[in-house]
Amino acid sequence: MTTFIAGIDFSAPADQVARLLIGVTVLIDGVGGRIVETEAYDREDPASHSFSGPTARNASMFGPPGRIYVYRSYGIHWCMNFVCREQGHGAGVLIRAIEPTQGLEAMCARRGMSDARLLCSGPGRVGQALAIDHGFNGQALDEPPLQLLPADQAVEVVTGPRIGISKAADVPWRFGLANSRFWSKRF
DNA sequence: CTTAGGATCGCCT
DNA sequence: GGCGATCCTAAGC
Repeated sequence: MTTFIAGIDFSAPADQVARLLIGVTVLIDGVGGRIVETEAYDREDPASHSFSGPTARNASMFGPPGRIYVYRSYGIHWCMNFVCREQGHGAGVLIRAIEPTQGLEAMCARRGMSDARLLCSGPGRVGQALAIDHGFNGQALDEPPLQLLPADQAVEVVTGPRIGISKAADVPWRFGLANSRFWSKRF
């Protein structure tokens, strides 16, 4: 069983998908840009929301691949994952940063600022700029208002340990577009 | 440049 | 009751 969207097989392991997503453009209602930073989370991963099994919150992580898992971070921010592996596995890729390319005006308005560099450079910022909320939980990546566009050229990818977690902090499952200035933090 | 604290809420122990 | 897959602002060096 495979699930291809924008040339990526979302039934592959999370770290592979996280790497392949670098350079891919994600748009919601035509607003968004190029993914420049991701992190992989898998079932056998103490840092993952899916580690302790299915709950009401993480249900879509255990749903079919190629959809979105949206969660509330610190009771304030909305963050977006792309679900991967097979149905029931509980793996996903956190979209940590985007290079804004489309709908700059809308994103600036939603973020209340105009510095392109800070518009989508962090998972909570991405959520705010793309107007993501709980309503997008379970939304398919290949259905409106979402759009995924393949990277238009080969990209160089850098890796490092994931950010903001205390468990399994040494696993190098953070991926970034080499030399991007839109990372949430340097590699 | 680094560090600290507050905002704010659903989940888990 | 505690603690996050965070962000912003302010203060210290």
